[in-house]
Amino acid sequence: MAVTIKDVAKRAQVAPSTVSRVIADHPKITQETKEKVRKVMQELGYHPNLLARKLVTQSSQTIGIIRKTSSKRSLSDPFFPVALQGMSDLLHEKKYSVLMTCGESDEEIYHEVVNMVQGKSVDGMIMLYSQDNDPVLQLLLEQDFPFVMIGRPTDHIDKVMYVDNDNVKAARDITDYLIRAGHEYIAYVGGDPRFEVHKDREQGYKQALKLADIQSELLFRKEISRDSARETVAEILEMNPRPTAIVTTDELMGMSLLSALYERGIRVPDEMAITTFMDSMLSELSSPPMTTVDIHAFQLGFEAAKTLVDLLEKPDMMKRNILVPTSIVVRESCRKNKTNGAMI
Amino acid sequence: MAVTIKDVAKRAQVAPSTVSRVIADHPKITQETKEKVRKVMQELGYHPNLLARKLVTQSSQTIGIIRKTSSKRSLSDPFFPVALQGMSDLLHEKKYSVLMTCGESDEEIYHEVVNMVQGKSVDGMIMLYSQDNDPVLQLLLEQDFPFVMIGRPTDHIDKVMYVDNDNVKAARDITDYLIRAGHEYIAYVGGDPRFEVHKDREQGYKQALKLADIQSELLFRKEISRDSARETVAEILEMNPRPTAIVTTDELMGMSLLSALYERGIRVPDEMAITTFMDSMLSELSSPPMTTVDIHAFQLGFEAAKTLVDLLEKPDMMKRNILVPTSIVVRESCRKNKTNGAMI
DNA sequence: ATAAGAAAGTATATCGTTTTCAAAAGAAAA
DNA sequence: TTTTCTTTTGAAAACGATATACTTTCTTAT
Repeated sequence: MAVTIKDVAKRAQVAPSTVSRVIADHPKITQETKEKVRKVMQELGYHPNLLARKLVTQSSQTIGIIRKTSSKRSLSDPFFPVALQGMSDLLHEKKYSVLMTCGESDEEIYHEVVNMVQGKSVDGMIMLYSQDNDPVLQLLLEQDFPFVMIGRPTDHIDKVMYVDNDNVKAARDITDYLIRAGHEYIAYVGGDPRFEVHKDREQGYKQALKLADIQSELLFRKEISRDSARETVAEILEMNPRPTAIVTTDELMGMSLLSALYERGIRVPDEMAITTFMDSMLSELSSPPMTTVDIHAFQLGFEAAKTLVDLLEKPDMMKRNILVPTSIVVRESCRKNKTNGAMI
Repeated sequence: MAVTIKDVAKRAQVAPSTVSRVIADHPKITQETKEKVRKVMQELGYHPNLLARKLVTQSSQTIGIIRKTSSKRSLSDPFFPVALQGMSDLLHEKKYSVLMTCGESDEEIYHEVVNMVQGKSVDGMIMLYSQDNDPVLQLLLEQDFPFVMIGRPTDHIDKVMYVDNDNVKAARDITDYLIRAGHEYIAYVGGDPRFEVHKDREQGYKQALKLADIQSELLFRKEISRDSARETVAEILEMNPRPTAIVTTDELMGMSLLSALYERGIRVPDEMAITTFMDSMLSELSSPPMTTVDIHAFQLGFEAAKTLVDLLEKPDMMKRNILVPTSIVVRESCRKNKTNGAMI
């Protein structure tokens, strides 16, 4: 059996409570006794049992991360590791630990969250997605449990703190960028609009078109996969008039489309421009390198963690939401403006 | 304050111990009382406090994951998320939770591990790297703490269970593949040989050359970065005779080299063949798509977790190490054999 | 010299479970 | 009816810390 606070106390000839105070570096303990106790702790190789501490202090110094992992996708999703790194960085600095959900199905995830929340295993949670009508969100709200969402919530928007990009603006900007580069027929390929992020980006795309007085909304909502990319490319190429640019809102989707275009012998950017979201290594190293919207995933994670920690430290803090600005990273998957030769 | 087992007991007019037994579905409790108690648990919305349970049972049903995260690199490291998914899948199935280190420096990581281990926060650990003279490894061995390593340990190899590829063979195979494709001057660009994995791959490369009676070992050991890739490419191109192929052991490094080659106008695979390790989306989508060694990262993670769980369930199990086979994924970054025109 | 007040340390209750051992209740045997 | 043996439940002691409230000791002021 491991050495406990009592063993230390006995050996140092003080009470357990004194040892506890020494650990906490309580001011009411003499330097002298502190040193005596510390010496004994050293000798015995004592280390406090965190479980016991957590139980009595009713706080775990741990935060839970809820993520959706459709195994298929998450294996190559560039967003998660970067956001995780952002959260980790802050949480580590603030001395929090990180506990993660592993479940795949909605029910499994829900169960894990119940366990973490009700089982008192975590002090707060970060949700890495925002979804329509989500029982997990429901639960957290019901329990009045501290959490921060990455992404804008669909429901109860006035009750949840979130960190997000301005996805409407981001999509508007990148679409506008294409329009100003001379494109008129611009296809939009986005994901499942049950996720708020996709809804927003779709809207941004539409706004940009409207502002430029372009009528033709060319919307595609697709699963991410090699095959669906081929189909989509086929559909796009058959349109009349044929689009000259594609806006995608998902990096993997963008990459798949790019290779589907390549397979069809379509030159990018000459015959077809294409842009995507996220800006990971993937975009940087593709050929041609992709012009993307950098959503600053690291910062999203970092700010979410920061907000959560703030909330835990002052539970009555004013609700605040954070918008992380996006920026367009210009690479070579879009042509320069043909009409005036200027680089945009 | 949350509802506890005592509240349930009182309301159901039984003793707390009975409630505890109902939770555990103990056979010695009548169906009748079970139902009565369960009903009350429902009514009160009771959920057991896992911290308390962990404290008394001395087991956390949680495993810790130790990873090295030089922020720079880990942001785009394709290995980690895939291996994590593999571990998650198994751990979730076995009802374990996942706690992760967040630290960057060796000292921070060491500290976190001490906390997890001595603080009794985890039942076992998985180390995601193997490094020379590692204090973390030292600690785990000293404490006789259950853990599994992904990668072959440098020291104490007879005392640690590990899951790994046969990296010597893998590197030998891919080098051999290039040799059989007609290459003779093959450069090797690998990582820091303080990490066992790089040592092994270096050795595999050398073995292949020796077996083919090729004298010229062209070794480069480089940090992974855009700039060092440019330098390395410059050095390689200046050699006389100039190598016609490059073996890299790191996907990011491989990608960087590929774009450095592109910048220099060197055509791949015609003027220079290149291969890499890991096989993520990056290799699939690069252009040309990369011929790589698939190390089956998912399986590495999965097997590591499986081994650890087995160990926890039967602490006296026979030590076993697992080698996950690698396979070569042929794509387009290597030329077909010129000498006989056959595809290899 | 005595009272009051501060300083340093201790005793004890508590956190919410599980588990061991004993007790009660019911059934079977004498 | 009494005794014995099961079967089911309960009381109390852990688990290893923290925190509250109290005691003792030492200053300082009166």
